Amino acid sequence: MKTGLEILKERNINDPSIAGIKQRGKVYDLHTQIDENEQFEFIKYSSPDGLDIMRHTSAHVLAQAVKRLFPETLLSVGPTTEVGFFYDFYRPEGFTEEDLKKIDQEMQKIKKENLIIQKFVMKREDAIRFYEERGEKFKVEILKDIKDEYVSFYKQGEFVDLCRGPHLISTGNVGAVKLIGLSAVHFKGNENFPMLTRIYGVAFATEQDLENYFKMQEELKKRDHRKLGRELDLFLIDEENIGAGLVVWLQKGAKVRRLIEDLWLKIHEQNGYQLVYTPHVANEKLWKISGHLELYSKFMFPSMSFDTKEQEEEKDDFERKVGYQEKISYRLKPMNCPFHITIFKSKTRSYRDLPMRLCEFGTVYRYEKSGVLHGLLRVRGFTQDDAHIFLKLDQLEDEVISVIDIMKRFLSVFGFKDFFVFLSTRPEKRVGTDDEWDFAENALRKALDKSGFQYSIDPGEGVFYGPKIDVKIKDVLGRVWQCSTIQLDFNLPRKFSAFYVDSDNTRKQVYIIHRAILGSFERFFGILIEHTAGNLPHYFAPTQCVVISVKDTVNDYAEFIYDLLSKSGLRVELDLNTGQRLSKRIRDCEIRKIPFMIVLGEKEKNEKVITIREKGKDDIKKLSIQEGINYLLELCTRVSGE
RNA sequence: GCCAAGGUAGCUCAGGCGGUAGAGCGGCUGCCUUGUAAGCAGCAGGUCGCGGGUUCGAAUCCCGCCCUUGGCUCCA
Repeated sequence: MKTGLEILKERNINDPSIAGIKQRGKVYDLHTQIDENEQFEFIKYSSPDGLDIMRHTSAHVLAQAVKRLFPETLLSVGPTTEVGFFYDFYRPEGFTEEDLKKIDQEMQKIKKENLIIQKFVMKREDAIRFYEERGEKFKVEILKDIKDEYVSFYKQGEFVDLCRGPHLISTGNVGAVKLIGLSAVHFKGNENFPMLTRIYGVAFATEQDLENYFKMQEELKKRDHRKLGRELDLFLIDEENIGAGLVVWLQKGAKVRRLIEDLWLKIHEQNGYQLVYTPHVANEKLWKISGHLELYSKFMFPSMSFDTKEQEEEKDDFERKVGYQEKISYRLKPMNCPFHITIFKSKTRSYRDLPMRLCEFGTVYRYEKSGVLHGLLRVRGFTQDDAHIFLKLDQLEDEVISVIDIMKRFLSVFGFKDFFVFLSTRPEKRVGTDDEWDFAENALRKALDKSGFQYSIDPGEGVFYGPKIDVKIKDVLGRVWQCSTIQLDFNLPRKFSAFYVDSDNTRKQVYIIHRAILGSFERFFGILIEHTAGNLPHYFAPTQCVVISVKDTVNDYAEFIYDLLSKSGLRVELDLNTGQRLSKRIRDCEIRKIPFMIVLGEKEKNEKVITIREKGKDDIKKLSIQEGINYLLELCTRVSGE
């Protein structure tokens, strides 16, 4: 058994780019002994594993800097993240941004000091004593959770930390590091433990990589749907007077939504779905039956009641005459299912009616904590592209295949082609019989196999009322978003006693699939805006082209062309604002992300042609009027993937 | 909810250790009749998030509240 350092010395290798060793798929640092007779490879500093080692050491450098500047601070833990690392500290007064700057500087200093890092082990009981003497109560807590007899420590200069590793051999090998933020966390994530301050940093192999990271952050900012939503007049959120998390769709945004809804409805009607509308509020009785009041009330807006005692005295004569017999409470709906079940139950249903597919643009309200609200992506009022399918269990597989097919077809229209599919199976606490779960899980699995999707199984991650399939989409920046979900429900049909009459003339319990393709229009719109950076597919652009008249003398021709385009079905605007330079008006269209600009002047008027400038492109097409219209129609009315 | 940073004109932001509130963009008006990403000039636009306190005087200092942004999954 030898350490990596010893092996390197033995072989006379002096390569500063080596960060560790990989053997049997496990990563070891150069301080740790391995069996040198078994196959192993050196890990380069720039590889993902090497980076992880470096980030781990960065966390120690952070802790060392904090200890130097604020010696009274107690240490907790400091793992790595996807782009860097963090360390949790106990310091009741917390840290400020100013402190962060100082800590950052101290970290750079520690890097320069090029401190040798050493590893040593200690008996667990000794380690506990070691930390008890120093008052490091969190370290003591951590040690108490460890079962091993011996624990390892890493030492760099005056700084010593209990740590599993792996670590670099010197602080000088730490790469490009920068602290990026603070956050409050509870020790062990448990609210009963005291509050710690988590300091975040990013760390990369080179300054260039670090720069690229910040450039990427800039790119994200540019695509931020909240910024684009304002600039392109798509939506607004007025936290003060309307309410946080409540979305107002402006004219342009509403146009896009209508286009999405229309296409959605067309596809769904082609596949046997029937549209319904249901109220935004319902008597609390409904939510009592469904069980939402019991299990979901922390997300529900508080109840609206009439006929409370105070109001009794305030009633005027008319109100007394009309009379409130009893206290009636209403709730804003957090889900649409109880309404759809009520529709199902409103008549006796035959097996011949199944599967019965009810769909709705169902606007629901959920009281999310203020801290989690985020633009369109996390809101308190949103419209689901919801549907409930009432069926017999033996129809499940075919139905799921159909839903997957609709999903694939519809999402590809927006350019989403990469899907990540997850099948979640029975959890510990659940309703429904084992036979039902067996059958349902199997049917979902078979449906997925037939759909040709690669999928992974999340054992035990199903909802208590049934197994589910979740689908995530990947956007152009590689970010993954959960949108579609298909959930089987064993619970609600029981709660509502929802039956159908089977061919043998007996009543049988119906089964329900909850499903959404987009999830919610708000959230999906936000994802779409960021995915396209505001350049929506031409089909969905609120304004597809602007006809620009170069000067007053050709306004008649511009109006003539505008009429033609408009009547041919394009969404077109007319710009006769000849008070402005042409280049300014082109620029305005570019900023508004208008797909096509039709620039008309004397030349076009005389030659009876139109010139088309495509957004973001310099080439200008000169076409006859009819050719031009055909060209625009071809690009603006076709739906990709349809 | 918790930690940090914020909230000043429609938007982006400056100012501020207490003494009449600023710029750019946008808007309006006028001039220029304009050829493919910002022509020129003038004007309008603000309870400085809300409430309270200190003060002769608060956008500025203090307290409380509301809202926003970034975090709060990563576990020696």
